[in-house]
Amino acid sequence: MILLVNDSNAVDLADKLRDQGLQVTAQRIAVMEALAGNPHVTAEDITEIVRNKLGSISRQAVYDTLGVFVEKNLLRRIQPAGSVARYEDRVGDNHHHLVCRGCDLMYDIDCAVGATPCLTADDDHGFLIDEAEVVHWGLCPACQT
Amino acid sequence: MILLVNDSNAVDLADKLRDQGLQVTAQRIAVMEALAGNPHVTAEDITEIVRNKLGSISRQAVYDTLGVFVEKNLLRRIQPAGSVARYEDRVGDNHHHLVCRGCDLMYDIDCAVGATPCLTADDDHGFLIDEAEVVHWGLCPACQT
DNA sequence: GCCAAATTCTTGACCTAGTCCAGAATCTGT
DNA sequence: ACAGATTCTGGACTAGGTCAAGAATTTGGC
Repeated sequence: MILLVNDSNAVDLADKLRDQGLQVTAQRIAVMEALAGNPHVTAEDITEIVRNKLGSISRQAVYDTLGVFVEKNLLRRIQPAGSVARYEDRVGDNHHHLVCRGCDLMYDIDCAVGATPCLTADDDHGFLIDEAEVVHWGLCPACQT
Repeated sequence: MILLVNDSNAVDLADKLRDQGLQVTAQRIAVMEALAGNPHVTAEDITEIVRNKLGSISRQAVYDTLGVFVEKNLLRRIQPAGSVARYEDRVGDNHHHLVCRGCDLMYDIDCAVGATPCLTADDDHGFLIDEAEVVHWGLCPACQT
């Protein structure tokens, strides 16, 4: 497949991939673009967005791509209990999530307490802890009725 | 099925169920007992434990029972990203979990910060927040090699 | 520019945890 | 003990995701 890099955005993304030692493909660029500005999308959402842009992409390519990106820390995978996996391109900052128990509506939130809250567990059982994930559960305005 | 209530433990559990307006069945008692002393078991674990005790139980009965118990707050359902759902009978206290990225080994931990940490989101988007779930991610000693 | 090696993409089968349904069995209050 | 409510069983089904093998694409060295 011939990769048309005709906008500066795609060029940036291509560099981002190369920086991580990843091959640059149209599918990967498209997946990255699908994530930009779409917080908390599912693998299926992404597949659909990419298909609209590229014409087609296999399910496996989507999962592979997402997997590689998460591994390289270009994306973050989140999966609140009872929900399917979702992906976001806001990485590197320690933000948390607010999830509606009724409809899975999700917002980013910055923690009210200082930096890296609760990261230090009382007893770490010898673990090498690298992240403290915080999920705030509740009901969104629409689901409170 | 005739319900043999021949130990004080089962009597306690039966009362617990009745207190919640639930019917007392051998299956429910057995599920409750399977949970006691077994933190973070899966539905499949429970099915197996109950089958060893009762001879048989349907998958549906296990899921129904767990669902009812969670609803009545006799159990808590937890499901760290990428793991199957797990159940624990330690409810009512605000404890968190420490999960190994390698093998899903899981420990309870009490938060180092004061009570109900991070419960107050900076911007609650109009949500009615009822819980702040904290998961500490890392690698257990065995998986650090 | 071109080629071989490495990587990535496609297709299609498969798996697991969990849900849905309808009928049979069991429990509860009277 | 009986009727009504609840619960259990068995079996089909679903969604989200993974596996495997071969075809296609990308990349680095010439």
